[in-house]
Amino acid sequence: MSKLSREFYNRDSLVVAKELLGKVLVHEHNGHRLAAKIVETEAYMGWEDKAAHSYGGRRTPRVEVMYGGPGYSYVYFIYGMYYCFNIVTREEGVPQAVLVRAIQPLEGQEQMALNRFQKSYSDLSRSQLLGLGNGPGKLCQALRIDRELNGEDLCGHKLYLEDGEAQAFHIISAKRVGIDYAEEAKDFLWRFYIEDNSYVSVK
DNA sequence: ACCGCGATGCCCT
DNA sequence: GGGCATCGCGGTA
Repeated sequence: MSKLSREFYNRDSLVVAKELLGKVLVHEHNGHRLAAKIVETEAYMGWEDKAAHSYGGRRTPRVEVMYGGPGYSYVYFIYGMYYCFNIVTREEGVPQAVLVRAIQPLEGQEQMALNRFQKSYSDLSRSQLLGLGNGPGKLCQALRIDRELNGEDLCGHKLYLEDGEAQAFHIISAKRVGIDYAEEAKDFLWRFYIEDNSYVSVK
C-alpha cells in the first residue's frame, strides 16, 4: 500500500473528504500498528463556512495548524472530554480541513479494544465492536489520537494514510452533525459516508 | 426506538 | 462566563 502524498491533501476539502472514504488511517503507537478504514468524513471549508473553526479567517492558537498547509493533523479537545481528528487540506493560508467521523478497524483491534473499553477484543459485545470507531471522539480513543498529535505531518512515519484495497461503494452525502449554530451552513450536505457501512456514526 | 441530560475542561469574533 | 465539529446513561415506549 502506498502512502498518500502531500498533493493528495492539497485540494478542496469537499474533494478530499470524499476521496478519503475507503482510505486507511494508520497510527504507529508503542510498536503496534493501529490501522482502520475511513468510512465517514465531513468537509470544513474555512473562510466561508460558518461551521468551521476558521470561519471568516478566524486565526487563534488553536486553529493555527489549519493555516499551515496540506497534509497535517488538526486535533482539538471538545466538551472537556474528547478529541476530534482532522486532516488539513489546501495550500498554506487557506484554512480548510476534513473531520474523520468514523472508522472500521483493520489491524490492532486488540489494542483498540483495550484503549476504548479496557477489555480484550474477544470479550466485546456486538455494540462495543461497532463502538470502537463509530464517532469522532470514539475513534480518537481507539487509535490513541490526542493533543500530542496536533500538527503531526501525515506524510511522516507516525500517523499517516494509505491507499486501501480497490473497492467499489456508493457515497452518501448528508448534513453535518452537531453544528446547529451554523445558520445556513448547517444544512449543507458536506458529510460523506460509505453506504451500508455499519460503522457510520449517523445514518 | 427516541429523548434529555450531565460530564468536564479548554477556548475565546 | 458561555459555548462547544461528543458520548453514555437512564427514562419512557
